[in-house]
Amino acid sequence: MGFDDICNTGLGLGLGCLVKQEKYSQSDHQQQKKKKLFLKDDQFFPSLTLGPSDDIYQLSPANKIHGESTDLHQQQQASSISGVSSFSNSSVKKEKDICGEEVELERMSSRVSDEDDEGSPRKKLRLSKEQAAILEDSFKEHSTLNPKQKQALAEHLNLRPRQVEVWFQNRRARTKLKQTEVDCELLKKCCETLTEENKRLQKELQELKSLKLTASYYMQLPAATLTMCPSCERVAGAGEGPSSTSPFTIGQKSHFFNPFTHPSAAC
DNA sequence: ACTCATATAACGATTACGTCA
DNA sequence: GGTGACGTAATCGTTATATGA
Repeated sequence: MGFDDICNTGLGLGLGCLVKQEKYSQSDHQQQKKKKLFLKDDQFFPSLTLGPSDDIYQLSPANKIHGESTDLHQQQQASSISGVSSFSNSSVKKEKDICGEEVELERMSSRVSDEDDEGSPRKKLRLSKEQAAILEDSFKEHSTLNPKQKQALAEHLNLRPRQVEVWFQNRRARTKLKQTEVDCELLKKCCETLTEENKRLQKELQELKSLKLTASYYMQLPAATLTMCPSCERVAGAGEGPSSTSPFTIGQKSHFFNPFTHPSAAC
């Protein structure tokens, strides 16, 4: 793995451009007109979305049935998911038993925190595997929900829209956290690679410096102190015996050709 | 055109609950 | 059975933006 391989990883804390292409019915238009102004960078909704009156906004394949404008009450009652999740408090069960009624639906759509039953402290719901899977599928499809989708999903899962909303919020937070961890790891690796590269270059610089020093030393020697091998015409300093090592000999790792270390074959 | 109050949605940080080892 | 760690649902406070007066 080369340096580029590591560093060319798109470290721009990639909140990619997730373009949403969802269609809204005419009845939604008013709501969306109001809503589109709150959308963030990673969202895009067509500005003109005059579609058929049926809801054809997209949900994940798993939830697609909710995109159809079927009787939502019917769905809620018939839903296989209904009642799967469990609160620790039985008062919620009571709520679900009568959830088919209009009034109850209305109430369930309201914020959980504001009007919890009996003003008791919050009861924590544990989502069932099925619910979680469907939410997960939906999240894969789009990480944010418009109100219509939220409502449909909530009805399908027999949850309150607020709960769906919270789940998506937390899910986005988890995704972001995970991404941050991944980015952090990549940056670490990148840092390590750069450190290694820096060490290598420092070492090479040292070698070059010492080579330069030695070269200038020999250039300053008087000509008389230099002898030349008659056979190979190699220059050697005075007193250099056959056993002595040439001061010009530098490490084999040098990238530069040193004529003094490459005597003729005769030597 | 500008300002201000209000409403709404999203988000980050935090809390609190349920589960598991 | 008690306990701490962990995952996550829920809450709170803040910010950004649109809208209407």
